[in-house]
Amino acid sequence: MAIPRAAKTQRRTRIQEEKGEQILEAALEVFSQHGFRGTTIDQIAEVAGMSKPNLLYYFRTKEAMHRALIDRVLDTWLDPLRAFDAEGNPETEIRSYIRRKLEMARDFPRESRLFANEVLQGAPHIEDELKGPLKTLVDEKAEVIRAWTRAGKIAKCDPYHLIFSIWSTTQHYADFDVQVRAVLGQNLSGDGRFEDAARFLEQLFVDGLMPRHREPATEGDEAVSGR
Amino acid sequence: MAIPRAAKTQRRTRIQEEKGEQILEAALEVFSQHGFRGTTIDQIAEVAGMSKPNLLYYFRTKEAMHRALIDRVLDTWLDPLRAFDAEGNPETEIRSYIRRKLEMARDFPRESRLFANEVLQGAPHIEDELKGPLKTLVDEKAEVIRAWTRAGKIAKCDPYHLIFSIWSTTQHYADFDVQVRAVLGQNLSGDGRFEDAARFLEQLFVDGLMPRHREPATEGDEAVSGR
DNA sequence: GTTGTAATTTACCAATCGGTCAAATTATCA
DNA sequence: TGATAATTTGACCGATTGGTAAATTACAAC
Repeated sequence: MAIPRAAKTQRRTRIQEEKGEQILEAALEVFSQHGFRGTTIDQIAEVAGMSKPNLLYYFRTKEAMHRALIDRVLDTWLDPLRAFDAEGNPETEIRSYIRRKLEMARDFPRESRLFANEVLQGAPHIEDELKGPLKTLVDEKAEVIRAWTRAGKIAKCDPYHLIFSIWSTTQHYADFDVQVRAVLGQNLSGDGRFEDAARFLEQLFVDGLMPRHREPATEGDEAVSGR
Repeated sequence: MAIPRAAKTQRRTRIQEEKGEQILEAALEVFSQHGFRGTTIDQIAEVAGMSKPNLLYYFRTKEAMHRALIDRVLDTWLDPLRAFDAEGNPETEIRSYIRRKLEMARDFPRESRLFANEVLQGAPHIEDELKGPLKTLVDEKAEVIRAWTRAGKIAKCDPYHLIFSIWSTTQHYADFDVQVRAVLGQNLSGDGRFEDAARFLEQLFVDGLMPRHREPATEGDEAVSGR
């Protein structure tokens, strides 16, 4: 990944491997917090514990660091969607997709914010990835969902908006972490918070919010939706 | 709002009113696109069609412009939530809250991105507003929702996560506009797109995605959720 | 060891940043 | 009309920015 400009050999040394890693880790920290334009190489250098020219020995430009980060992260970021299985039970698939996305929001909030920053500011560096691999994957999974509705396995609904809504509800906990903490006092890492959020979202996507009306008898208290 | 530092009188002239307006409009355009740190005063000046020192005649610092923008926008931004009526019919209230938020995402995407940028980067300038007025309002409306669940009018669910999910799903169309356009080819302003999104979200929040099972007979095709 | 390359740092550069200042221009109103 | 205050601008400042040049140090192979 990191190819020092002064390197005369093509082989990558152990140090190149390690330092490249170290830099990207620091870059993720800073880029995800301040966005591309708000990040300075000096900030990354300080977090990485090396000098600015040393960073630029491994990555020629600030943009190269950003690029390398995006490339590395985008793939794993789309993994949960790839795991969406056409053969599986729709309800189970949706539930576990929600959980997987929520786990990523909890465990990799910086990666989520890196993308959020980028997309929010018009995706000047990743437009191709959005229109290419991402769109392709979404189209593919949208077709899976459409097949489910055709088979009557889930309610008739727009598959694209469904995917958008799962993305937005789950990533919200990473991207708007400050707001969540301001309102809730804690984020997804807080005690029991993850389960709270997961249960709510599963219920929302499976049953919606209106009390189920299996029987005409709608007796006062027992309004919990049966699952 | 804009109080020129050289002003000897306290009265605000017509010019001050107009230019202040003009500057904030330009500032919204640029801040919402690049975030606070990514925005330069020169950029705002160019969009506003005046010189940099002239901007600084009306707003002493870049931060003052940002501050004025936030203050002006935050209030109207929370209006839809304020309209949430405890006396109303829960289903109707939720449906119209979703629609109102979706309309704002369509009609005021820059305002949405202004906040998104700010919150995403740790809300360094609006932390007080989040922990103060915003939290207060959310707590109040959460109590309304809780009352509804107690009365069995809606399913038992966490009111805070419900509010988060409405925020995230609707604002997604403004904040991640580039991504939406990359996947869908159009955004909410596109022909019929608003209705598509609105209908999907209403269905999601009211009925969820599983086909309704009023009768034990789950006959193949007719899986559209009732109502 | 010696030698050649990889890795690191110090010092630096041109461009841009937020912001100031004094002077020039324009609006206001007695 | 003239005087006074409000508005606007060009020139400029110190600090910070992304990035470079060159010299120095660490290291691996012989």
